[in-house]
Amino acid sequence: MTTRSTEQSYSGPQVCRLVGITYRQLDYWARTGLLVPSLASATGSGSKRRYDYTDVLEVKVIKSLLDAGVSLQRARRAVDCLRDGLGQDLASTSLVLTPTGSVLARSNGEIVDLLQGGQGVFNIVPLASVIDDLQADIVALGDGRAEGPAARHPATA
Amino acid sequence: MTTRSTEQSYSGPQVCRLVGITYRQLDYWARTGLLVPSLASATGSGSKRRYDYTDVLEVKVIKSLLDAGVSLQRARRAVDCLRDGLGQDLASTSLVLTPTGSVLARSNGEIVDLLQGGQGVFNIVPLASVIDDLQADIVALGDGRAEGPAARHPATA
DNA sequence: CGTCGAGACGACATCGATGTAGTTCGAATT
DNA sequence: AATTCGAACTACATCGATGTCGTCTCGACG
Repeated sequence: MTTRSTEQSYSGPQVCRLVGITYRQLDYWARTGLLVPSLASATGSGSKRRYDYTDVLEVKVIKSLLDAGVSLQRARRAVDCLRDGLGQDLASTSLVLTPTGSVLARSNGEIVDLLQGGQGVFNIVPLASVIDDLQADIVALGDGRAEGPAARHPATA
Repeated sequence: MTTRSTEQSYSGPQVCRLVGITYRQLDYWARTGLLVPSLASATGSGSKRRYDYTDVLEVKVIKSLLDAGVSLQRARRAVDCLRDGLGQDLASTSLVLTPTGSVLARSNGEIVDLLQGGQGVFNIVPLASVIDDLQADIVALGDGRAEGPAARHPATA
C-alpha cells in the first residue's frame, strides 16, 4: 500500500530536508549511534550514508519528540520500541512513552488504560499524522522519487 | 484533614526533600525565574525563600516532566497553565501539553478528543498521582506539619 | 588522469542545566 | 550583643546537544 518500490534510499541531506532537521543533528545522531542508517553507514570521508524509509520515519518521530521537549536519549528508547513494531499497521497506532518504558498502543482505549493506572508523565505520538506528513513530504520532494539527482532544490524552503 | 490547613509554607531545602530534586535545581529555577516562590523570594545572602503548597505541587509537576525528558522551558509553560486552573479539582484532572499549547483535561474523553485531531506529541500528566504522592510525602516529612512557627502568610490563592 | 563537488570527519565554540566548593549574610539562640 | 547555623550567593567545572568551519576523500565527469 505504501508507495515503496523495492527499497527507497535517502541520503543524509535528503533526510534532513524531508523531516526538517539540520545536517549536524542527523550527523551527530549517526555518529553517536542514536540512529544508524540501515542501508549504509559512513565508512570514512567521502563515503555516503544511506537511509531507509523506516529510518526516515524514525527520524521524524525523533524530531517530533524533540519538538515536544523530549530528550534524545528518551527519544531513542522510544524509537527502539517503534522499530520492534514495524510489522504492524502503524497508521492506526500511537507510540506511548510511559515512565517505565515505551509501548505501541493500537487504540485510544489502550491509551486510556495506560493513563488510568500510571503515575508520571506520558508522551504520546499518534503515528498516523507522522506517517501522513512524511508521505506528503516525500512526494513534495521530487515526485516521490527518492534517489536520482538528489531531488532539485525544493525552493530552498 | 487536621493537617494541611489553609497555608503551609516550605523552605527551599524542604521542597527539595519533598519532591526529590537537588537544592541546586530549585535554586537555579528560582534565580532564572522559572519558578518563583510565592510567599517569599530571596533578597540576598541569608534570606530565605518561602514556598507555597501550590509551589511545591508545581515543582513536583516540573520534576515529573523532567523525568519524562521534557525540557525546563516547556515544563514552565505547562505549569503556567496549571496555575491558571488551580481553582479546579485537580485530582481528577490531567495536564496535557499539546504541540500548540497546554490545557487541563478533566476527563479521559477530553484527552481522547485531543489525541484524535492532533499532530505531534502530547505530554500527559495525570495530576491525581502527583497530588497523592505529594500528600504522602508531606505527611512523611514530619507529621504533616510543614515547618514550625515559620511564617503564615495569607498569600491569597 | 586531473578537477570538482558532495558529504563525512575533526576540532573547536556555544548554550542550557546542573554539580561542587567556598563565601557571606540574616536570623534564631544563647 | 555575640555566636552560630542555615540558606542564598558566587565562581567555576561538567555534560549533552548543536552550530561553525575547515579538511579530507570518494566518486563522477570532463
